[in-house]
Amino acid sequence: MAERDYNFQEIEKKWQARWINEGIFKTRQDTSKKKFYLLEMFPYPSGRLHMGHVRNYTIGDLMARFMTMNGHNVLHPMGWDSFGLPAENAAIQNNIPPMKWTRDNISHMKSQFAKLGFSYDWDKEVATYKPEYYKWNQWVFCRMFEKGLAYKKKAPVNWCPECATVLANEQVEDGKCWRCDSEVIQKELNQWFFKITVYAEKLLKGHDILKAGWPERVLVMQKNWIGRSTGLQVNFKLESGEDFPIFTTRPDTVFGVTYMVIAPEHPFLETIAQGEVRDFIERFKNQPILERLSEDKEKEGIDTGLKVINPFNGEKIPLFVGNFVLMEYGTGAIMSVPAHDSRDFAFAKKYNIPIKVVIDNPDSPLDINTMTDAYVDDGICIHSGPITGMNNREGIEKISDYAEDKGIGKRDVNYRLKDWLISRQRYWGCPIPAVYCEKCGTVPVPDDQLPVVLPVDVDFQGSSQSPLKQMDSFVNTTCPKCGGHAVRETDTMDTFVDSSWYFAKYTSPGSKDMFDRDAVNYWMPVDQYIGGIEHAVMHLLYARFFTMVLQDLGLLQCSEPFTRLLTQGMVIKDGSKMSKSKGNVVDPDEIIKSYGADTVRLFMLFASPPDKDLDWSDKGVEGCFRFVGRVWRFVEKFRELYTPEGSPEGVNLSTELKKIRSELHRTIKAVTYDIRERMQYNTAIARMMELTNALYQVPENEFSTSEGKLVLSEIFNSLIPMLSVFVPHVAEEMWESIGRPTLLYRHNWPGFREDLTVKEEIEIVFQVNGKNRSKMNASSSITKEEMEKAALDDGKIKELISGKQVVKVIAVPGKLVNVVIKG
RNA sequence: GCCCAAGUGGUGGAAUUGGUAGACACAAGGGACUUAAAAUCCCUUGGGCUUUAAUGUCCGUGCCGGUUCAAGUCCGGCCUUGGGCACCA
Repeated sequence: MAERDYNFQEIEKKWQARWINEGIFKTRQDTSKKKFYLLEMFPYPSGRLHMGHVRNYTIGDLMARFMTMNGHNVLHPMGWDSFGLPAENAAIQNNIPPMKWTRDNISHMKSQFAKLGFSYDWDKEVATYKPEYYKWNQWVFCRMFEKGLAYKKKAPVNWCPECATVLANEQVEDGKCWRCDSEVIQKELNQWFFKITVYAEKLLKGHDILKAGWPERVLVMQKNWIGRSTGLQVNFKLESGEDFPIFTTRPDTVFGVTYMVIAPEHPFLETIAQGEVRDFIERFKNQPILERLSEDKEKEGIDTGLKVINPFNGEKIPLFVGNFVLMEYGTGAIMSVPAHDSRDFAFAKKYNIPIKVVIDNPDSPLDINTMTDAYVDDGICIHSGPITGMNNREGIEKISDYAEDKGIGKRDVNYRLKDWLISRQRYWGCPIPAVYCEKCGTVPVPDDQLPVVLPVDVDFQGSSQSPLKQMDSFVNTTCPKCGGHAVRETDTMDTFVDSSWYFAKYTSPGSKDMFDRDAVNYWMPVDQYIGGIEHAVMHLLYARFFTMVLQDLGLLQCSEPFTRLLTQGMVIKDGSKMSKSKGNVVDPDEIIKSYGADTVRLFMLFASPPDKDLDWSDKGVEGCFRFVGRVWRFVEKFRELYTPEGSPEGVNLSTELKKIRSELHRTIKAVTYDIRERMQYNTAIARMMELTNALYQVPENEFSTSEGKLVLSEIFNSLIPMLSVFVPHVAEEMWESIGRPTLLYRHNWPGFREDLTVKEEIEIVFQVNGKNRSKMNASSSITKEEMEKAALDDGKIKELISGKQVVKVIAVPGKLVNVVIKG
């Protein structure tokens, strides 16, 4: 038999076709196996797959194949997050209908997926732009409306006066419109919200479930995003007698309040503010929030002339309007204690407001005249009525008790988390199913009239506004309640709504209902979710919220959608993220053409651990290609010696064969551990490279002996199945070439014998005061005592410690001995 | 600015629980094979110092300091880079 060259193009085509023909990726209902739902974040169909996608889906495919080989019943679906801004931009710029643009992109990207050999069950495909999908966005919206979880309120948007249109943050560059370059302003619109704040506590509580399977850092980010803080609501009063409540986390400083600040958009100001104050408010109401909060912008404020009364001491203090106070947080107003808050301190200095120390530094008393910044540490309360003399930590509790007692305040919890604004003044999205009737007000569209279908015959050329607004046939309708004339909501939903429940739809995409009960209960929750770290907060938080809502609606049994999460790093080239503008994009298609999908996949897994950024290198790809070839040639050379049932179990082996067999079992152990426990695929590949290098070191004639053939067979029976999760096509080809008739995809993952993984001889290092000075080879069964004795008997060590006092000897079993000396 | 990460040879990275820093790979250099080239196979490779050379010696994981017999790993303080910051998805 002649040795064949590694022809990856032929091999990959052949096996991709066979996998499809035999339908091996089709999910089967099999209750005899444990289910495993593996999900990768679905892509936005931007047109072409980029390396970030390839990386994400390669990691997913490895896990899907690994879990399948380990006897699990795996659900591994793929779909399209297909509503969004880019489709609309394409329509405006190139006059392509968003629907056509989206469909074309999906079909092209699907062909790219096919070339990579991913194990998706395409029967489970989901696309969010389809009415049969987004109908259920609308249906859930109606349920949430009924429960008061969907509501309308005023909220600012970025507005370009020139284009007369709402801009996404992305479309605002340096405060200017990206198309016409005119100044962007803020404008208040009446918009829809989901009341995610109701679930703040539950979202935090869920961390108890998630901490076993989610990266710590993601949970920390979510926790900080929700931003729970406990404190006191204090009932300040205006001079006029009106209530003026504020929330503070530092009630221990309430006697040091010297002014109050209110948000510019506070409704209270609308009636009273005039003149200069009015101008100030108008100026900052139009300032984009990001800019207003940015620390490099100076904090600005203006005295309203009004006075507020501190209920604790009756002091009258001035009320300012400040651009740094947010209407969304707390009550839209704050108390300011310049002596103990840096921002307040700077503000007080700027506007010449008095500063009053109420917490003293126990080590060195504070002096207002010499203070250059606020004192924010703990200390002793002074000039603070009932808590004077107390430690301020204790003071927080005592003053809260006091306030509740006197009825001038009550303990409260505040969250940084804001309700989810879902209204988008755009076309290519899921229509919000509401109508407005002059008589009946806001009316949700009844279930039997869902879905409210997004019209597709639209004109983008006329105006920059959402085309929906100009479509009389869409806008004009009848009121479901009274039958009179009504107009439809023309806003569409944030695309994050679409991606908040797609994982449940995958379980039964053909269902006429939202999803099939049995299927969703069998598969949910997702056992392993994989996607970019950039989604650590928003997408993952919204999906968790939505799952909780669905659970409360009785539609899902789980409260958390994703049991385990892997956040993969980005693909970098030349120090920055691959992007068109940087001109450092590597096209997956080209690399597949030159090296094959197997090599691309291998490199994606080898170049760095999955959760770290990956540095693209053309040379590195070549190295992976070389490794595949190296295994290929080894198998080609020896495949005739292979016997399918060959096993060296119980056979007397030469030293050389014993050594390589031990190496094999160590490799299987390490690769299995790296994949299953550590999710660190780069080291798993390195292990297999080491084994391959070792195979090349074995004298050829060793394998032609009868025992050698058995060892070789065991090697092939383990190495090729292991490789199949990394380089599935070439692994199948090698498997076939040694005469195995069945597909590797359904083969078992190889096992190993623990006793064979133990090295007979190990190296023990001898240190003196922590520095390596000598070493020896020893049997792996050497005891601690023997190690210590050997170290002290070692010539080199003896020399170094002679005349010195040995303080102690520390032995780490199997590793080293450290002799600590003095003098 | 706020929240979260990361920083190790010429390069990507390894070091699983505080225990031999640099596995594996790339690049570079050398050798074998070849008429030649490619491919392949084999060897060397963190830096400095010093005696023909060694089982020698010192330095070395962003910077400064600390804990420890022992620190890439733990603690405190910085610096730089990246992700997110609510309408990109």
